[in-house]
Amino acid sequence: MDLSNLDTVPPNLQAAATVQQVIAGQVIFQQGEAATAFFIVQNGRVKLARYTDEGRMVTLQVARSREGFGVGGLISDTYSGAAIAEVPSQIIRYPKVALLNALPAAPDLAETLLALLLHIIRTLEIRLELRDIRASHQRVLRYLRYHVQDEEGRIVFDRPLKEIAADLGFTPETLSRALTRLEEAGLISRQERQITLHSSPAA
Amino acid sequence: MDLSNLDTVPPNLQAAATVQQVIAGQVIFQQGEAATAFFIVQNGRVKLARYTDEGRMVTLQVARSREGFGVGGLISDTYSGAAIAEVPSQIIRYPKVALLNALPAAPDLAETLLALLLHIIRTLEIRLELRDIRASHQRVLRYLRYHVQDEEGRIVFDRPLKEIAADLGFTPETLSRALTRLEEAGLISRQERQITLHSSPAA
DNA sequence: CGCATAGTTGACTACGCTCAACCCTGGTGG
DNA sequence: CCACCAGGGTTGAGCGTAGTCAACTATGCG
Repeated sequence: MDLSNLDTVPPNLQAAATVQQVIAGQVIFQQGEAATAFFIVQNGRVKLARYTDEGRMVTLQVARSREGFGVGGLISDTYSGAAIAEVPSQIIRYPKVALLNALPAAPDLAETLLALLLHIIRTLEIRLELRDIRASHQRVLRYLRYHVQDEEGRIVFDRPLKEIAADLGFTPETLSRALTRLEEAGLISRQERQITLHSSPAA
Repeated sequence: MDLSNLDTVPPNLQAAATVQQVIAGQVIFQQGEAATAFFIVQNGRVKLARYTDEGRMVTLQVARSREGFGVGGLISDTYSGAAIAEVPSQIIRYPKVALLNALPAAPDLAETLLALLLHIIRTLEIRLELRDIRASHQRVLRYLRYHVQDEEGRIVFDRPLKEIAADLGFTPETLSRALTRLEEAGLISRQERQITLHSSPAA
């Protein structure tokens, strides 16, 4: 999933883009705020969240290196959610108008943007798919399968289990139990925040 | 949410596009099939579904008039899900290469496509948000709020409750009970497949 | 007329949530 | 250097709600 060819942007857009350094917890934009730009994470981690009318918070997206966010603002004129840096991050800010103007002139750019959006869609689809699995340990197992980071089946969690649980639609307790259960069943091993997924052909 | 300005497409793409009439239940493309085109529903209803490794089926999207589907194929070279017409439908087929080639030349087209994608993203986000509401009647209530079709708060279901239940992550039984419960509470009225949502300021 | 399917209702079960206590780690300050 | 504290994570007990299985009705179609 390489979305990294955004340096092939036309010079006028390149000029308009700015790099921003944000600290952990910093709010990049608020829900409802006037949308003026689209962003790409260069490194770090940014959470996109939406506050519902009842005050609950839903994490819609977690953007990491080379992923885009604030994309809703490109069409709508206000952001539909808030963007908050979870760790110190470097982000590139592309002003909305400059980007839209540059689009026609830059075919590569259009395709890159397309790829960014499809990546977001794909991620949402996967999360939705996960929610259809009722049994906690199976949902977790599938989540882990989607997040394997190397050929050995390793996954390292870079955010608190609390949040991962929420992403999965579970309470921390349930996630915890599911993990111990999977470990007891010999399907995974845990060491600190690293998990190794054992073979077990996707059945 | 008007995505209807796709008639402003450049002539060469217009020429490549074809209109297709499909019958209820017809498979437009299969999951895993080579992706050759992107589609827009002119009228009717098309379901996008994905079959997981375990054989379950997840509805990812339901495209209605003026909505697009098969968008994953624009980047990936195979479709990530199947497209099945739920009712007799008319769809416009834009060959992938023609569309991608036309993009640079047609700024309006790029923006329309952008809007189509963002609409899909928004819809997925809403469904995800719904899943975070545990209590069945509340989830249903919120679903209804999102689907009000006129100022009177009316909603008419054009597909079986069975499917709507699945979309919501419920069994038909649970949805049925939730609806009767909402009706008893005076929050909605039902007459056949039409539901009216009573005032009750979004609390 | 009969069959298949959608929808509803009931009784029981099961699984995830809630509340609570506890451990452990890292950070802070005396 | 240790005492304290806060927060994340784990474990336990009990509860509640959606799932499951089943029976029944209504509707549409052959």
